[in-house]
Amino acid sequence: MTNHWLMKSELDVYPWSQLQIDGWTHWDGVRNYQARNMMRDDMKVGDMVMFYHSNCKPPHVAGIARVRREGYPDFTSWDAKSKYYDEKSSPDNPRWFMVDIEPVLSFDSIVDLPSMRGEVNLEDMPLLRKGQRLSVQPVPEEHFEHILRMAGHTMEDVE
DNA sequence: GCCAACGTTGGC
DNA sequence: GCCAACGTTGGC
Repeated sequence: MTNHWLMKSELDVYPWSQLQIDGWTHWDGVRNYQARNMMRDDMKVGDMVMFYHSNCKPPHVAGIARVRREGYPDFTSWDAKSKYYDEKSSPDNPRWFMVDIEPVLSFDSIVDLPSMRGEVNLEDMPLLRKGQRLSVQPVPEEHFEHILRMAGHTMEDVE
């Protein structure tokens, strides 16, 4: 059973184009317990991920990625030189977790936030709720598919 | 740049 | 355990 997710990245921190260049990346630096729990417990190899650019105009989904490695400790959390360092995390007792993702499909046309807000079918999508800030969130399959279609694609393009 | 929403921290 | 203060996120 494949699940669907949305992950946010700031455009000027780690953009979709960089993921394409890198081929895959570890999703390090998440320091929120809800998001951590999802990466540690719920995200499985093969799960689909909408790659969302935040902090840009307009914010948008740029493409689809896939989980290639399930939750494992975020090693930047015990690297004193990392900006994500957390003195309470250690290899023996890791506090933060991450997954690895790889790009699957680059959208022909991005799907921006105003467009998503205009869709009745996406009305109850968590992303669109005021004040929600989770950088990792689940996406119901029907929302996932709807956004794919908005981008001019179908589920077949990611299978 | 503003500010609302939310999470975290720490005093009590 | 409460809650005020503070920091961060992220759309606008």
